[in-house]
Amino acid sequence: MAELLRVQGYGATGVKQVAAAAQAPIGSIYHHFPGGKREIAAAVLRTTGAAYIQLVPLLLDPYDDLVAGVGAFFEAAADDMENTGWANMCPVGTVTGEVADSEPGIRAVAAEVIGSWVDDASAYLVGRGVADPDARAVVFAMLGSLEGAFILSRGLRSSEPLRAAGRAMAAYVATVPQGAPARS
Amino acid sequence: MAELLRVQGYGATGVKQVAAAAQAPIGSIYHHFPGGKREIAAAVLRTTGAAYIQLVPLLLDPYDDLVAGVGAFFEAAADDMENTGWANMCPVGTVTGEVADSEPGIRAVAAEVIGSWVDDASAYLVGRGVADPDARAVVFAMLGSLEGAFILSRGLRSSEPLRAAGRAMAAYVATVPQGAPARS
DNA sequence: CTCCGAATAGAACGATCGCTCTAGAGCGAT
DNA sequence: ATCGCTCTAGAGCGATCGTTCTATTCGGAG
Repeated sequence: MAELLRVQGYGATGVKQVAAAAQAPIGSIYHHFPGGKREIAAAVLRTTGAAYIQLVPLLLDPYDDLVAGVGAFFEAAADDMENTGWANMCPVGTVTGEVADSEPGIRAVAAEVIGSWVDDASAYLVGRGVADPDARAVVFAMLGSLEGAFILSRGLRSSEPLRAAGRAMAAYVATVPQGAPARS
Repeated sequence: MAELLRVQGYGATGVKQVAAAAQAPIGSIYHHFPGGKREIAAAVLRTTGAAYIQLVPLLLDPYDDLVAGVGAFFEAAADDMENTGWANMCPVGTVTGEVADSEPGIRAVAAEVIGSWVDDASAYLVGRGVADPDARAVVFAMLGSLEGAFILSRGLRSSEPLRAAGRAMAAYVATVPQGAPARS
């Protein structure tokens, strides 16, 4: 279950717990996911990965100014964290940090998901006038900054890291050369 | 043991394992750390926190130009990760992300450590001419960017996120107003 | 030398976890 | 009606983990 993995992490969520949350017996879980916990986690990462990438155009399209959009993106994340009591926001980041060195299969899936995020998001930025090699670097910087700020904010129970990251990334994006947006 | 917690995380390192690494029996571990695994982790976080903060002046002092120093800081981290085979670099970030929502005591210690990092590092930046409220935001942005890039680089087995983060933070730091460095 | 707290030493316990195994319910095809 | 297959259902297994317990050794004070 995506929600459990997101708020609890990989190690802390048991398969009995996801069975209970899904109102399904353990046998059914293992029937549909013969690969066990690893396969469940991989499926969750893939589906949440596909869902989260849609947030990028959704949150950025309303802003003609990309710099303002980036700032608003981080502010929205900060507000969400405050309102949920500092709940974990991104299962991909948490799970990656947790099992990157102990679960090679899950790490590979996480790498897939992150890679597709970077591809899609940088294509979006190119569509908004950012030059191609720059776009990829911008996405890496923003994604890293976001994931890191999530951790700091959860640890400190404060939105200050997230908001500082947003201002920093907005200032950074303002420095990268930006042509006219491609027509849609 | 600091090294084990850094490369393996909190959940994945057992106290029997740290006993073996310390060449001490389990009884001795629990004699010196009656609080058990939690107390051991707290001690590790505090000591590594105190050690890591010293890296800031150590790595930044050689650079008269703060922007160049920031870039070199991230490049050094990227080189380290490559040379160690993408080993985890910062136990504080990993442990925080892992247990922030399940171990309140450890989370509090991590918050202490991160808070002292921010205090010390922003004091250093003020000493180098960054205005006071800006300095704190810069430190939060850099620390978050660093921790997030660690996760991405470990997941992707690539230093690209770390190097992109370094270029982004250098560009950002270049935009914050900077007075003359205070005399030392 | 005697004594006593500190530290060492590791066997053993209870809990938990991922997973397997067996049993049966549901259901379309023949 | 009967077969065969998918899916449900959960008890139970083996392994592992953090922790506790008892026994023993060490070393300085009296």
